[in-house]
Amino acid sequence: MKLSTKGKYGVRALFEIARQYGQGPLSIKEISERQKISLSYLEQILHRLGKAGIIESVRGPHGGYVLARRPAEVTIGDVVRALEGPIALSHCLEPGFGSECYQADDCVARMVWTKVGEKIEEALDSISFEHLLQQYHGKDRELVPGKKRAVAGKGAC
Amino acid sequence: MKLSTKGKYGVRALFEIARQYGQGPLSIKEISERQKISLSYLEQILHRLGKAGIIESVRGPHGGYVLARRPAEVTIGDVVRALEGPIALSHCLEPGFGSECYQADDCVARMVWTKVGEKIEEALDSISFEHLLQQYHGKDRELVPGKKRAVAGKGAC
DNA sequence: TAATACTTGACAAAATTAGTCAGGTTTGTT
DNA sequence: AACAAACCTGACTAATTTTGTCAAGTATTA
Repeated sequence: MKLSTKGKYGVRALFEIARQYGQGPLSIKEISERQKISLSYLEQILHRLGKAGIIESVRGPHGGYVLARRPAEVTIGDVVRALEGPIALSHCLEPGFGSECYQADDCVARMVWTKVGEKIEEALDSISFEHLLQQYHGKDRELVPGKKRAVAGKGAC
Repeated sequence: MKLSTKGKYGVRALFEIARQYGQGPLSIKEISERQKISLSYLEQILHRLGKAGIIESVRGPHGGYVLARRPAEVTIGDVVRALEGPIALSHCLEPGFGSECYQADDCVARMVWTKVGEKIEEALDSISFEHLLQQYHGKDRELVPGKKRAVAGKGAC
């Protein structure tokens, strides 16, 4: 049960865009630098978020990306679904999969994965970027000497 | 957001063992046939479930596997954790991962994945095999002519 | 006219998954 | 004691997915 980097990067990228909300677009380059995500890879990710209607692009100089809705109306679930596809724990729950399961009507497992999937969606959708911003601003932002804010390390969330 | 076949097969295999609860052990071969899972692969899966203390093995002729606890005390979460490892949506939440995240204290994403992970665990742990058995027995077991119970198909849950 | 975004597609290294195979070892029955 | 049924262990591999990189061009607007 892991998230792909696409999902994780997506949330981080969108967090930067959300921070900028109401202050004009944020360029890919800027996001790439702030979140240390490769520019080419980020392009793929933002493109998908655009197609999903979560962000909008502004072309030309000083262009970039803007949230398509208010931060309170964009959830982690939106991002995960856009980047990782529908949350179908089991193959048989994916759209387009008919009644090909050989367990036919008896499928108890199907019930399980459906129920768990619903709970996951619920959890993902209960967190909006508004929440993230609040969480972020609630923290101590002072830079105490010796307290590093961005330290090189092996990875990121 | 997918489950591996290990997790899915594990639930199906354990369901068979749970059905047999109180009636002696169920052999691998039997499970393999009932659930159409390769015997060798099933061996790996059952071994892991054994190490996790979910099932116990009975050796010798007429041996097999038995639930180590009552069906009500074995949850889907137990199985998934045993077969897919701890539910750590992000790398940085895995046991053994120190404070290597370069986002250091500022990591808002960490908060998100932690919270979502907790909800997923909650969902997985809320379903026991007792529930599955009830669900199974609650259904209509009569074999109406023309209503197949196990039909060959492209896959299973 | 330059900065920025959008589109498309090919490519590839690395990791994970899904499973196979080949031998063990242990136990209970006969 | 022998044998078969059942579990145990670990190596191996093929396929798939993930995680990116790279290139080359088009469109838009300050």
